[in-house]
Amino acid sequence: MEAAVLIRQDVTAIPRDTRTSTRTIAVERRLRRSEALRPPERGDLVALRVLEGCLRVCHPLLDGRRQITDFLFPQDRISLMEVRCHNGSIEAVTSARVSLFPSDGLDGDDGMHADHYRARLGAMQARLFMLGHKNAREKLAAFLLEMSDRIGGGEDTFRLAMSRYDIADYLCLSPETVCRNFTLMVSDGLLALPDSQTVRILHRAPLEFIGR
Amino acid sequence: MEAAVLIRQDVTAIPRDTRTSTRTIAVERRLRRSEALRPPERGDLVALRVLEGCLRVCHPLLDGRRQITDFLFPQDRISLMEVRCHNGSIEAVTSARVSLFPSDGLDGDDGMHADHYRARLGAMQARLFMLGHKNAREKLAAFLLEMSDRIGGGEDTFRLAMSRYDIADYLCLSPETVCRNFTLMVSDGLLALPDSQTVRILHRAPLEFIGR
DNA sequence: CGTTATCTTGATAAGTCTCAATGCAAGTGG
DNA sequence: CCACTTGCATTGAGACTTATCAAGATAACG
Repeated sequence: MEAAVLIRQDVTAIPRDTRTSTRTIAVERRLRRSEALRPPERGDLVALRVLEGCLRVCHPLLDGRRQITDFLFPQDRISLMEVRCHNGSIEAVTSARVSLFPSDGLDGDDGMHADHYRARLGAMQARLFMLGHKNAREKLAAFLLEMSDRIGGGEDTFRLAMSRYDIADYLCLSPETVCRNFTLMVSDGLLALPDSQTVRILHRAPLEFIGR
Repeated sequence: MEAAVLIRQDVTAIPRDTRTSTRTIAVERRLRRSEALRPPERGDLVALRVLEGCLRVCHPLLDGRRQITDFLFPQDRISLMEVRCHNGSIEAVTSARVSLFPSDGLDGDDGMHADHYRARLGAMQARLFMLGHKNAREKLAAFLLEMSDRIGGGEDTFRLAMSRYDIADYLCLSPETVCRNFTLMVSDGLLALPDSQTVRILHRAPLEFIGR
């Protein structure tokens, strides 16, 4: 039992300095049905799987900035309850197709099981280590290696769906710092950037050394 | 079915510049029985509850530093599997008494349920926001408020069990920065430090404003 | 009472953010 | 079709925060 949904990019123009999204998930209003803190009822949409495209999980901060806690690519699953519990939203980075899974009515059900939670905890733990002790160069190296795996299936050349601003909010850096470190890596010969969205990893080993 | 264990401080002197623990949990070797990645077998110790004292959850980093992901106080529970999965260890900050819970043999069982995982994810999410976007002063304010709740039950005066080094590794700062910000808060009249371990919050409202 | 670890403070260096300006590409309306 | 707008990417200059290195102060302990 699942519903396939097409999510299109929304061109709602939101002032840039708020650092909020310029493209809002069109289906977001539908998902809000399950945002309340009440236990989900039978039929509430409680989980999402990406079929196509790229999404981001955003959390607004008190100072008006935002944090992106994850990007979602095809085959990735996420619990909408988990996102909603932390005041988050799911937004479309590109147009995307997703499957939405309704609750089977069990209390607290979001279609996720202990293994999935353990995996999520592991991913967050890794992000904790990264945010705590990596500098900008190391964060970017780790990010590119992660994207190489998740977008390109480990290929050296892949296309980043997200903007420098998205990357900055994911790595907790300013977009300028992200940009400067892209430039540095290119001039160090680690990367090539045929265009600003396309990344080619030229020397994976040193990149792994930096990003580990 | 549970085993109560007394954990004493171990005085293994480890050179300070490694930033590793100076007090190692004596029972640690016993806990390693359940560290393997195999599913726990009936009788393996898979969860811990603190009865008395203070523990820390430590994770060594590749550069030799460590990250403390949590402090544990009486009534806190933790999954040993979760700790072990991330190469972590549990160490005694003070002498402590804990209960250890054996697995009932269910696959992947650590005595924790979905609600508990959700709570853990929430706590980590909060830490993520903190590490990403708070400066040293804000981190320390948030830390003190957290400790006031967890140690002192919300009282304004409480005693920190952990050293400045522990606090630094928890907040991902240098101990010097932690120290300086203690001093600053005292000279700003927010805090009093009768001795370096005892904290008295003099003005909670501004502290909450900073730490939020 | 010396030894040791911890806490504190200072000086300096390094890294990152902020503010500002420019370039570029895509879309819009006349 | 072309000026115009808009958002994103890039680069520079300066300020600010934090880490690092160093040294002194304090407290705990044998």
